[in-house]
Amino acid sequence: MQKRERFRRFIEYFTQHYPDPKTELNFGNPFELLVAVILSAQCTDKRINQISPALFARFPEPESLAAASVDEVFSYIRSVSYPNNKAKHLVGMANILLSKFGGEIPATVDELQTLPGVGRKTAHVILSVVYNEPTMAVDTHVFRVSHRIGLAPLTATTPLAVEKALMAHIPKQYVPKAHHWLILHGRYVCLARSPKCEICALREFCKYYEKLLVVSQ
DNA sequence: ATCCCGAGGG
DNA sequence: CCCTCTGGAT
Repeated sequence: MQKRERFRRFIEYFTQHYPDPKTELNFGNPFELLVAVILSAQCTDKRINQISPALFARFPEPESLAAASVDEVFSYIRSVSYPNNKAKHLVGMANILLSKFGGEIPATVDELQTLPGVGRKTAHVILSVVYNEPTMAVDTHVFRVSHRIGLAPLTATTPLAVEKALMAHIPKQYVPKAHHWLILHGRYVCLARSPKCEICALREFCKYYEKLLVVSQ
C-alpha cells in the first residue's frame, strides 16, 4: 500500500472512532499541564492523575512551587518514576518560569526547552495543547505505532526523524488529533509487548502484523 | 522481565 | 552515541 494511502486510511479510521481525541492527563490550567507532562515521563497517565490533585492543591502556581523544598515536592511525587530527578526539575522549572518568563508558560520550543525537565517532546505537548499549534510530540507510543503501521520509515530511528516523517504527510489540521490518535491506539490496542492485532482495524496495512517488523524502540 | 505520553549528562 | 534516573503495573 502506498504511503499516501496509509495516511489517508489512518486519518479516516480515527476520525470516525475518536472524533475529539485529547490528553488523558487531568489539569486545570497551562501550569498544571506543564507539571503533569514533566511528571509523565516513563510513567502512566493514570498514576500521574492519582497524585496530581494533592500536588496541584499544595502548589497551585509557580510561586509556591519555586519556594518549595525539593524534599517536600518529592513527598508528593514519590510514587511516580524518577521522583528525585522530577522533584528537582519541578522546583527548577518554577524558578526559571518566574525569573525568565514572568510566571507565564513560554510559547516556543526553544524557550520551553530552557526549563528543567522539559525536552522536545514535553515542549511540543505544551505548544499543541496550550497554544493550539500543529506540532507533533513523539513519545514512546507515537514512535512505536508510527513504525508498525508504516507512517514512519524504519530508517527513522530517532524521535526527531519520526516527527519529520509524520509532519511531512499529515495535513496540518489533523496533526494535533493524530498525536493523540497514535497515543490512544498505542495505549489500548497497539501495545508494546502484546499488541491486540485481533481487534485492530489497521492490521491489513500493518508491517508489524505482517511480521515484517520486529523492532520496537 | 518489560513497559509507561523522557530528560539530562557523559 | 551511550548511560542513569527508578516506582508501579503486567
